Amino acid sequence: MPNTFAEQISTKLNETLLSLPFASDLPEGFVAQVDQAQNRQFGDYQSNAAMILAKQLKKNPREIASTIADAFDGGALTDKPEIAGPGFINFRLKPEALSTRLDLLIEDEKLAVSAAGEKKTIVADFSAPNVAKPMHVGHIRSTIIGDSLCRIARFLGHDVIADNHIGDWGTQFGMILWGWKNVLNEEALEEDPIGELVRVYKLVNGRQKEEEGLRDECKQELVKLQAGDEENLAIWKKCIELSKQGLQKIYGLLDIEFDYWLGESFYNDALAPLVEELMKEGIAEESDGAICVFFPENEKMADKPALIRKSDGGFLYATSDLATIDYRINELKADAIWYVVGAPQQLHFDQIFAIAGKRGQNANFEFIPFGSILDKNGKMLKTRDGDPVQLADVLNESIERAYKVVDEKNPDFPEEEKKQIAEVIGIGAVKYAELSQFRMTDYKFDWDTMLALKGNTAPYLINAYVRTRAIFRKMGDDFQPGGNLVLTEDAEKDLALKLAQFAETVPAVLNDFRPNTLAAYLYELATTYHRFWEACPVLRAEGDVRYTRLALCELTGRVLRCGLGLLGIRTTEKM
RNA sequence: GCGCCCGUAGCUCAGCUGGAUAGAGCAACGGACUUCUAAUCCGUAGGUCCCGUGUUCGAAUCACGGCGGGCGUGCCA
Repeated sequence: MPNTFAEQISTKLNETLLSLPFASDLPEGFVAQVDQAQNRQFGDYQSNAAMILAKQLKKNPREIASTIADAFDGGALTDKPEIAGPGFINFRLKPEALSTRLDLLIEDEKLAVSAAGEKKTIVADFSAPNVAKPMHVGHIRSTIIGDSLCRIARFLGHDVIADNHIGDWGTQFGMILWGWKNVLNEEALEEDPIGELVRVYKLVNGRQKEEEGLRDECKQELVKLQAGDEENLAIWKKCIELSKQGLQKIYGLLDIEFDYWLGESFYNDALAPLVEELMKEGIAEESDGAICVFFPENEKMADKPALIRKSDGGFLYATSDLATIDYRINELKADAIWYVVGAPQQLHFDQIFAIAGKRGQNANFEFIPFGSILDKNGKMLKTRDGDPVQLADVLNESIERAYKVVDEKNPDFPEEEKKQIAEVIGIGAVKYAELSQFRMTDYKFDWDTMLALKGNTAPYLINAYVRTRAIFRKMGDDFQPGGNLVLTEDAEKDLALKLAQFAETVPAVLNDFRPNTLAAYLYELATTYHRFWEACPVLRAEGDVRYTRLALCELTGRVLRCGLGLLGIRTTEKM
């Protein structure tokens, strides 16, 4: 796939620099950057190379800029560059360059997005809910961000393995087992398995805080489970089965799939040998009865050891995370492992990655943290106590609100269609609300913010897509390539440029794992299209103009569908 | 104590590797539907980018120091 406009201009610019009298004075390895223009009044692309070079060459930046601009041959790509401000070099694309690009996009399923240079096997660890506890809004971030990053990485040609590392082992099972045996309501379990498990968990969790005896009994149940007691093992398996069914329902609604569900319990047998090994290698040592790894070489963690075995012999989540890394590197052949996990776990992952380093495991580990969702009082939502809003309720409420709007605007649509549209829009709205903001930003949970349907939201983008489809529906035919493109109106050129820049946007998302940059691009594309829509009639136009506008509609539709797809958001033909 | 993150319009937030007059949405106000979906578009108004110092031709962005908030920090995950 040919390079993006930014790359093409950059190549020409650097060639130009080497042809100039001061070429030999350029700093070693200097490469001129070309960026999208901040403001369209200055052109389409800009470079600040002259200002950077001014210091090195001890010359006036505007003088250097004009030397460069004079020597720059834009060919079929750009007009003669202009100098502005303190020494910016501004480039404006020729309409022919835009048309050529559009012709290429029409032919290319991937819409000119190049595959990543080096294909990697990436294991993505996200969502990871706990068994027998409901998914609440706190899980939404990991789940939606992780899924989107997977889709983008796959689109760029990587092998991506989505692994749902569910919490299916641990202290909560002591309480659940005791509850199952003592306070379980069989009928309720039939009717609403998850609901009943949650009720039992909460009930026992609440009581054991007060009653010391109960706390011990729960602990006994846990010990029996870990020792392989048949009855407890059977109950445990049943709980996981029921929980998975409930989780699948939500993932189905969210249109999210995992390649593996390798929960914590999968690694149980690996934990004891792993600790042994770490001791033998001198990486771990005994301290106050527990087995720890110390990091004296790292200033920040020098006083923060990682515990991998408790003094009572039990293992911790650091231990199972280490065993998980072994499996992912050795069995799944991971080159990279991505953890989409809340920011509070920064230290934990610093430690885990440091231990992996000590063991010589040099996969590319990425901790991809996100900020907290706060309650009305600005406090973090906690799973343990209180009643955080359940994810399923958020999704259902969102679909319901979307349905009301569909029903109001299109009362004549068949019931089934209205429901489908409401689902696409409702789920899309929740996902877009999450993905359109920077992942580290904390936010207060608010129904109206999360489920908004106006402004910079999923329905706005989907509406732009629907409009592209409405044209072809009205025309009664699909887009037929092969015509002659002529871009004359500003609205057409603006749109063409935006479409071309999809290829500059998608790969950049993975630089810092920011799906919100893609969301922002799609919003701008939709806005640009809506403006084009107001300014340029399509079906009333004729000849090349009509063909050009049809092509712009077709491509806008494809980029929106593809881009929204990368965010995990579906589209609909009507709304 | 130490570490990490955050502080931008009335509200919710963009603004990655430093670039030109700091941008959106919501809310407010004023316009545009005999037209391919008005879930749209156009316009008005709204700012000590927490404070200070430094680096730089240039700082919301980088460094250092404060202030405010959140989270984490040896036997939960």
